[in-house]
Amino acid sequence: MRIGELAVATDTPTSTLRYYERAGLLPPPARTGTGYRDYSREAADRVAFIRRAQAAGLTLAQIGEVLAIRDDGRTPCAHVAGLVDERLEDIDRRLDDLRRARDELRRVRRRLDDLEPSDCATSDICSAIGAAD
Amino acid sequence: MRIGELAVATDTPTSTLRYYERAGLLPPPARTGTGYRDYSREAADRVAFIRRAQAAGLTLAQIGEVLAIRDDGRTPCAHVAGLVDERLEDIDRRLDDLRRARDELRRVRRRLDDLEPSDCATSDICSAIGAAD
DNA sequence: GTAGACCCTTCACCATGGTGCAAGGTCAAG
DNA sequence: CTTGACCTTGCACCATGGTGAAGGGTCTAC
Repeated sequence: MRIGELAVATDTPTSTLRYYERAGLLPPPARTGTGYRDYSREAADRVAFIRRAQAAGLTLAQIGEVLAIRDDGRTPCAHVAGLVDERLEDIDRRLDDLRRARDELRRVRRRLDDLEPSDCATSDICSAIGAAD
Repeated sequence: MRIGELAVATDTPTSTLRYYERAGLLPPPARTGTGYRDYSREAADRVAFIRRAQAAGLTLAQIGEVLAIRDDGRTPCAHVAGLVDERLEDIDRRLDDLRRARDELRRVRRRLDDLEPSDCATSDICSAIGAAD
């Protein structure tokens, strides 16, 4: 299977497949006599796994760890559980950050609605934002 | 006011202040005879504004727009309202994305808990993630 | 034999908000 | 006069997940 076929089979650009190889997610495939990449059938499963794991919210680095454990003949369950927990904590932190930013922006928005243009003109730069709260 | 003093006054590294200038957020200040930046008192207010706006969730590019309008002698209220609305939509989108990723990861996590190590050993790469749902 | 599709490598670039370093100039105190 | 803190510029670099172009080789069909 050449890279273009794998690209079609996995709906992934060839540039991305080469990038995954560079990043250590895909093992260097066999080569034809003239240097073309010649992928095995499992390669497609592997790419599909990468994309599913990505969709689940894991980073490529984390996915690489899982694959490395698998390639090592071990079962990555425990490691995956750790990664997932890590990622869940990370997501919770980011959710908190975003919610805080959203609340602050809503406050700003409300102040904007309450302001008269004349207030705006006299304020320092933007009193809705500049207000210390 | 030299850059080091402004840095202390605004709790912002000098490297960041120079970066803001490069990015067009801070106007190029006056210079002393020997080429040192010589900031006016308003510079500190401006930096403080930038940091508050950043804390509120605006990007530097957006903050730059607001400042440009102000510098133009106009009142940025309406523009700020637009930016804030834009940013609020963006945040809502990201919150949705993160919540979806979190839900998916929680499903994965539950599957991991339910799996026997033997299931794990037979699965393709990681059946908790690999499962099409 | 030639056109067009495919493949190769290497290198550079995108956004974001900065940080760090090198090589030099300046200023104040001792 | 020298030391050390401060300042200048320009350039390179960090993570993240790729994308695109340049300059070439290969394969297939006509």
